[in-house]
Amino acid sequence: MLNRVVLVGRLTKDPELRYTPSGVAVANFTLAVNRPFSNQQGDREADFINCVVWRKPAENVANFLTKGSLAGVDGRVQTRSYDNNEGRRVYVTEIVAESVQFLEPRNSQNNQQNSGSQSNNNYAQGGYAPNQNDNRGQQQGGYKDDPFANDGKPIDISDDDLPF
Amino acid sequence: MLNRVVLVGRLTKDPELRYTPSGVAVANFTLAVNRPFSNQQGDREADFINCVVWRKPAENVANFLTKGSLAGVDGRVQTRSYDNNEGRRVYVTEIVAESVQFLEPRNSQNNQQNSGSQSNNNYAQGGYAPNQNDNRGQQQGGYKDDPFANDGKPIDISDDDLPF
Amino acid sequence: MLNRVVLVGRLTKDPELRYTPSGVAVANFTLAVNRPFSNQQGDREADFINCVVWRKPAENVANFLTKGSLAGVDGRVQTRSYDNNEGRRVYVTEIVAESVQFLEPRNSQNNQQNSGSQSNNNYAQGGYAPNQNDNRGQQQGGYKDDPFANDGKPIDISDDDLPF
Amino acid sequence: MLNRVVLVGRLTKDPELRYTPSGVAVANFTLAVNRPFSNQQGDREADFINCVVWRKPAENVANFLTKGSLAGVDGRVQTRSYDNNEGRRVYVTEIVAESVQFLEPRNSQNNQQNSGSQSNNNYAQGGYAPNQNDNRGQQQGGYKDDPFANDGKPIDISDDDLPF
DNA sequence: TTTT
DNA sequence: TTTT
Repeated sequence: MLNRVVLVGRLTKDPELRYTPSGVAVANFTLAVNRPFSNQQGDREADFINCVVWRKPAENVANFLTKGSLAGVDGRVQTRSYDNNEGRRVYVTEIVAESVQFLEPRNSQNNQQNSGSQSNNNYAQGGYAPNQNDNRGQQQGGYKDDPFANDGKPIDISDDDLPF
Repeated sequence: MLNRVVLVGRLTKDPELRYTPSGVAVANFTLAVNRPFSNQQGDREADFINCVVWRKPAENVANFLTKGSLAGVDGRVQTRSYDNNEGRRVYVTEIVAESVQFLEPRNSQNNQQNSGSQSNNNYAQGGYAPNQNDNRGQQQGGYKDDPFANDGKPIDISDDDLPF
Repeated sequence: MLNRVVLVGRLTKDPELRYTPSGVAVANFTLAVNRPFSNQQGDREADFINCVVWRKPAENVANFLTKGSLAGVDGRVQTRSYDNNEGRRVYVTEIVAESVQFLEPRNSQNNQQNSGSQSNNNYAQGGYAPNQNDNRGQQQGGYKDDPFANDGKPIDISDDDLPF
Repeated sequence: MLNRVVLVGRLTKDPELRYTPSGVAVANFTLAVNRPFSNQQGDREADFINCVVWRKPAENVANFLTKGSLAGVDGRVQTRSYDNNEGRRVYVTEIVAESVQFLEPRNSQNNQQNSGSQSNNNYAQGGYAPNQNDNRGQQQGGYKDDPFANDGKPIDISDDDLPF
């Protein structure tokens, strides 16, 4: 059924790249998306939207985006649940990005290191490339909780979370 | 910043209509949106996506949609947080529907009662009508938790949650 | 770059299915999408939006949709140009549907013939299935004009129009 | 009915700002949106998508965007037709932008002149502001053709084209 | 806690 | 050239 999300915002932190036991890359990041209207106190707020991206685009995200980078996401809303360490069921809504667009010019602020530049275009595209062969990274661990609460520690992401 | 969501799915329950202390209508509902792919067990799963709608469209949703109704939503992803009754901060991601389209023909299943039909069109549109005058309903109470965990009991929705 | 369109509307005519010389299916159809607002005469207008869909979903569209069917489209805006028979360049903007959702219950009006019903679901989904083997149909001809102006006559659609 | 488009691309030319006889601002511009895939010759193509924006955002677009600016558009697909000067009916599909996001940092290339900077944010948002009072500009003329073929010459845009 |  |  129709399920489509498009976002443009800035990463609140560096993305986190992991690999499932079978070697599939996953990156998590949060986009801060400013609201187009002010609240009753006259302030502009933002939404902090958790995103996940799989496979090759996950590695591109990890390589090209850092805290503060401007990025566009085209994807789907997904929901899942897990039992936290108090045995309580937790419900999660997040955006599965099918493609990620890098909107930060390559030569800007903290992106200096990427200025190698193979293209005549300062922006890069993290599209979805279906056929790849990508099982170098490996990672496991006793993880049984929300990835978003688990920065950097070893985890065990099930391949069941794969969105295709 | 760009933040756009479009969904088509079925209501998992009847929508819940409430009013803020100042009389603004809010309806909550969950859409079950079937995924276009099967999981590793070969089953088709669904995402259960929480939606909120304000003002006149909220009342239309409450009047025209029931459990199982097919509906389309055009809106934005929003995030908020609140402290639950154990003093723990809970983060919520939900879709604020700017317009809701009723995709269930009026004369179908349990919608029989609506077949009065003022229009020559069996489908109705719950668009956003900016200028209205809508402060009949009133509701208050000691609510300090997630609306989605609080079906039917008296609540106190802050006008701060208004998305405009 | 981000380019996303989501539509729900009704087919203005039966879809037209054709095949490229190399046997790839293409279907064209126009969606009438009612506007959510009235014009200055107080009338509700519609937009008549040309859509193209390729491969397996093209055949599904041809099999399941007819004039008047309610359908959802998730796709991209594409532009192309061609020289018409007066040697004038014509610019075309159309929606390339990546997936088409059938929103008409199978047992409705003129869809009776489809009520064989393999699934317990009255709605079908015309998703994009990347790996297929589809080169029965064949078609050729002296076509050098807009497909939309060429209903049913033999044509020669170039594989160059393939959106991937 | 659902009709939603989101685009990110670059202006192919400076936007054209005009006013209807009753003083409503309209801006036209074309976005070049790069395709995420290559054609059979291995080249990356772009779609050139005509956009229209009304009222205050039209003036913002005219003030802040120039040829080459990166911009995001959230809007709807609209179709219309007119009779050209050979008495032939021409069909037009274009995007009516409800909001335009400026993705070009204010201090970049040819945007130097805008670096006055009232905000602590280098990006500006051309959202839709419903209540305004905007009838300084005035313009009329014997226009009876496609606005996109009529750069800079006096025109007469009918208020009938207003999308609300 | 989930819809057809 | 338009659908319910």
